[in-house]
Amino acid sequence: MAKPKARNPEEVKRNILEIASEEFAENGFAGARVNVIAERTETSKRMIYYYFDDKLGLYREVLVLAYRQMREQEAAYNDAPKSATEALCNFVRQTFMDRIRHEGFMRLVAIENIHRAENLDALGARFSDVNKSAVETIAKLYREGVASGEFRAGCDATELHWFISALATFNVTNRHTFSAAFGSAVYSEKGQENLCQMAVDAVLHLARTGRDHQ
Amino acid sequence: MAKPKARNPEEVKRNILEIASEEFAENGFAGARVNVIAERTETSKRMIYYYFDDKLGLYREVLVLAYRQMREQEAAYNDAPKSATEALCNFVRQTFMDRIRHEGFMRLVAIENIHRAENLDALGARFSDVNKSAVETIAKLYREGVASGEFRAGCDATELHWFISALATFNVTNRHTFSAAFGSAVYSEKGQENLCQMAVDAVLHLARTGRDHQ
Amino acid sequence: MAKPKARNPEEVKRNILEIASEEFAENGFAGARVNVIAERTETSKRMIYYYFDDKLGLYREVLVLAYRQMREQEAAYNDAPKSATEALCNFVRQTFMDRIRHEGFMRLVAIENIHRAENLDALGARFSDVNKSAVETIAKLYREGVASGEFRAGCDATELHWFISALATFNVTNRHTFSAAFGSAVYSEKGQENLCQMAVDAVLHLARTGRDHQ
Amino acid sequence: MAKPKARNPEEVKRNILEIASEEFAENGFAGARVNVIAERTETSKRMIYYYFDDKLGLYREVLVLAYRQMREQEAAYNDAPKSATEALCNFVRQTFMDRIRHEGFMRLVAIENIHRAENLDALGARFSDVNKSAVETIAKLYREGVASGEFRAGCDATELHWFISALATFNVTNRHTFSAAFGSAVYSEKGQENLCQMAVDAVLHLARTGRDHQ
DNA sequence: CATGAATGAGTTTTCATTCAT
DNA sequence: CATGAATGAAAACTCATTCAT
Repeated sequence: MAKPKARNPEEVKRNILEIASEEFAENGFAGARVNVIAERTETSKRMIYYYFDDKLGLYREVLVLAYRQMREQEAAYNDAPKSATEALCNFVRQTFMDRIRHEGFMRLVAIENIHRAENLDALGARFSDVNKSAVETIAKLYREGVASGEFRAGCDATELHWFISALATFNVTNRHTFSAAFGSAVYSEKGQENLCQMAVDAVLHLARTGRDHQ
Repeated sequence: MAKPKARNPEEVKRNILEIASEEFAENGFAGARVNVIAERTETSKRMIYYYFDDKLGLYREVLVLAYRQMREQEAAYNDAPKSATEALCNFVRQTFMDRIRHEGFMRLVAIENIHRAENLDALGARFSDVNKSAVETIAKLYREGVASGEFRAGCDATELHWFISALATFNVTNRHTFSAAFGSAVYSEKGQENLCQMAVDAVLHLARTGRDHQ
Repeated sequence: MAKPKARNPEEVKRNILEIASEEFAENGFAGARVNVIAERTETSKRMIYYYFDDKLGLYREVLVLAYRQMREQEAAYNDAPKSATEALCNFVRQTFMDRIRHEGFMRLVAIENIHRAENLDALGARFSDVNKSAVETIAKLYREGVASGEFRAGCDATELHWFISALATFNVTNRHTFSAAFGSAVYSEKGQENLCQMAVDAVLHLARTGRDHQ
Repeated sequence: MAKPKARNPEEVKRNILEIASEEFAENGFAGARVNVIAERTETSKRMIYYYFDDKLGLYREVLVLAYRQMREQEAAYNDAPKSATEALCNFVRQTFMDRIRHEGFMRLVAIENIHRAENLDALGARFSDVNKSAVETIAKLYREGVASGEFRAGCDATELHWFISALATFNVTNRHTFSAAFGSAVYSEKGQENLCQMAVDAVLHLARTGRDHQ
């Protein structure tokens, strides 16, 4: 009985994208096999070409979907914290944990960086639209902290975002080579707690001192 | 200068590895073509198999060489700074600049992480031997700072190394997707200065406060 | 008649197997060329890999088919002879002539013996199922002869089968070296008659004396 | 220290031929690898080409040597039996056991038959000279038996030789496919005894009845 | 829409043999 | 004589994509 006949176009596309996501994340663009994707799918290879034109088209749709899901998830961070400090602290922690939870997405991002983001670039507005709000969250947090006197002015929100992203992303994407080279202690439970706390401390420090003195 | 029949095994191997490094860094393992590597080489495809057995063998030797070159370079950081603070500051700056200068190596590392470091693992001692000294540099710096009263005790040197690596590495490996999503301001000259300074400030802060309070 | 785009899987497979049979029988496994098989086929090299995975897979299917055809042919020996003696006599003659007629199969068997039957072993039940009835024919003949008093009891049917097979097989498979060493008189018409008659006489003798006296 | 430098040309050639014998017997002509032969040798690949011109030349020398050794061994059968019957009986038994002991040679013969003995043919007199005496042994035995009244006249010595060879050879060369198809009972100790005894009985029967009645 | 069959161009790999020293 | 280095030709095998039904 194998593959239950696909229900409707949207469902079929979703199913293909899901499998393709996994395969591309696992093997990269060149390493992924259209055959394998098709076989794991509830539909046939022909449908991949029908809906996505070719392997590259499929890969690009995978990127669009992955980024969209990620941003939607990030937008749901909303808690109602007591203070800007606490809010920033929570934001860093949540970003850190979130990256860990979305290893597949992190891998796709790493893969796309190997391709120098040429596919994200090719997507144009379809991609950039999706990122509009990502920096805004931290910008807002930071403004509130400055207003309340908890933070000093002068920090660039994008730079703060970069800083947090760097730590949270590297933790996931470079885990294997780092462990191979320096041991996996930093990936023990205690190790991860330490790293996350370092990230929080560092970010709070940056926000509190501001960048005016530069 | 055509293809000067080499008759010099070491030179031939070196030449192959150099080209292969570029091709693997550019296209990943699956995306790289033995044919292309061979054509760009001063020797023939046959010699690649003669010296490296197969594509995977070649890729692994590329990894070994890349890591060795990187570590040798790192070991040459030696300056004679006035203080531990200054030394740590220099170390962070140099790591940051160094990663930028070695984009190819950074790409190989990213690629190997996509492969979950299975090839570094397969290399066993041939790889791990090469990393022995990498953390030691910062460990020494930190110890001297603690001794001189500039830093507080309690930080783990590997964690500090992780922290610096994360920022310096992300800056290079995720440049393209970050720019595509949030603009390339952080990759302007001024932007890069800011990021580097943030890294320095954050690391000094961590070293100065120590981790005792955990 | 060029290459009629087959669109008939069974026909395409059959065509490939037929050609492959000839090439493997002629050149052995290592000596056969997938390219040559493909060229002689009505389809393309790609289809060989599509249906049989690789050269070894093709070779194994050739073995399965060859044995099956051989056994089916053997099962059709059915005559209605007057006596067990006559039946056994006919059986030996038919086996002897049959091996001569199926030189290609004999060559495949010889080749597979060079491989120590590792491919037949790998086929497992797919191969052993096919041989179920092969000994039964002679076992039945022999039992009837014992019952009628023409033969004495005590012979093992598998050993009788071995004995007949040995003579009929050697006659075909070792023809060339035997002729090269001792001349081709035994492969003249008269010579072959003599050998066949020797085989008949010997087998009848064994059946008539039984093996009780051992 | 690896390979102890070869002593003298004859020794070097002998060493190459010995290894080559094994490799050709194991893998056939096409399946054998010059590289592997060279590596297993105490000398280098260059010497193979120096002494034997090419792979085919080496294979042919292997054949010459193998046949010569075999014939020399057969010529040493000489016992001084009481009667022709006993002598023939011994001859059959010895041939049967001998084939078992020289599996490698049997494999080479099988391989050369796959090649339709074209290499033995190409060797011309170098090969045929070597077989002169092989039939003579049994011819002499048979004549003595006829003279003493133990055997009847009319048998052709070459045919008797063929008959004995067939059984003794098949027993070794087709062992694997026969076992795979019909079980290995005939290759148990008892099974082999039975087969050998069948061969003896059959040959004696043929010699005693002669072929006059044809 | 759906599917198994088909394919051309390309990819990795192998092999016997020769060359330079 | 001896050896590691070198090689061209050809071998096995793969892949994204398209076709026929």
